[in-house]
Amino acid sequence: MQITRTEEYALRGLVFLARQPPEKVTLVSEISKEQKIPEAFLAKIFQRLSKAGLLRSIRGANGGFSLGRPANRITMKEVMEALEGPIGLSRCLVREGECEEEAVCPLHPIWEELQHRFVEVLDGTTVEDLAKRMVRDGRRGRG
Amino acid sequence: MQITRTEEYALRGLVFLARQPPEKVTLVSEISKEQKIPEAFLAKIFQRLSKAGLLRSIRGANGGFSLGRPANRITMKEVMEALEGPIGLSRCLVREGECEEEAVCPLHPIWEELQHRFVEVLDGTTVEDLAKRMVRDGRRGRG
DNA sequence: GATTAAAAAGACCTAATTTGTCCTGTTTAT
DNA sequence: ATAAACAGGACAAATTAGGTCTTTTTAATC
Ligand code: SF4
Ligand code: SF4
Repeated sequence: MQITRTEEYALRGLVFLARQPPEKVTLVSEISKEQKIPEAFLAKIFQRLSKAGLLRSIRGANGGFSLGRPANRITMKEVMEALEGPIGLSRCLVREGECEEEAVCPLHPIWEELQHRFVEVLDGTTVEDLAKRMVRDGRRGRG
Repeated sequence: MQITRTEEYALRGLVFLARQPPEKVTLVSEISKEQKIPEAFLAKIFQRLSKAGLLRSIRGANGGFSLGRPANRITMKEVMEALEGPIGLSRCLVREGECEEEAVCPLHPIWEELQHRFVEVLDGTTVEDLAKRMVRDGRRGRG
């Protein structure tokens, strides 16, 4: 019942990119250093994000990563789903019919309600929102 | 990022008890059979719940469990915290100062917001609410 | 064309957590 | 005494999270 490192690292990496000049190509190694994230691990996370189109990778010399689309069109929900698959607060919410007792279970509607509230926030918050929040608060941090 | 079996089993067990005549003493074995929950596992869970006062256990022959207090005064939040400790959507929300970058992190306020919404529901939903929901919907299920 | 920097892909490993099982002890009604 | 029932500790299996390493592919540049 906790946000994973994978998710946190991914979001921090994306926010970092959102704060760079647009279209600038940035090295994984740079992000990992600034954000104190294990480089190989971040690289693997970025692979998944670029398969999902959230990042664009540029291979070869002078390569690196940039955002796959404007930061205001990447939601937290997309990021999480790209990494962990469809959000499901309980197994019965991942796919219909996963649990036979679903129609009879008093918990099911509660999980639905909770998940709905959850997704509402994730879907309404973009990487740009996160980046701006740092700026607005006068925060610089390491990215 | 998912409700655990432990939590689900606990809640289903409590709802089962809430639907019994008040003060009736019920065997773990009965609940486990009706609810299809591994008996030894449920017994363990019930131990923790009774240490937290959410259940009352009666030992010896003719023993068993009943609710530790009226079902309308047991919230989902209490159940979860009895089992998994303080709710913390991310490590920085479990205890202040867990992460050094907290003051600088754009994710932190989002997790706070999410967790707030989350806890709002958990805190506002009692075991009685869950049990009633089954009744209202004409659901019998196995509990 | 050879060299080299850089990312992709994915195999692999380790540690932690979750989900159980089992066995022994303790309490208590009969 | 004895059988029923919870208490608790130890342990085992399965799953997931977190992280490393190696090999392959690509692209720029000399
Ligand atoms: S028992 Fe209820 S909460 Fe658990 S998986 Fe089935 S429907 Fe979902
Ligand atoms: S980096 Fe941000 S989200 Fe992660 S633990 Fe620290 S404060 Fe919380």
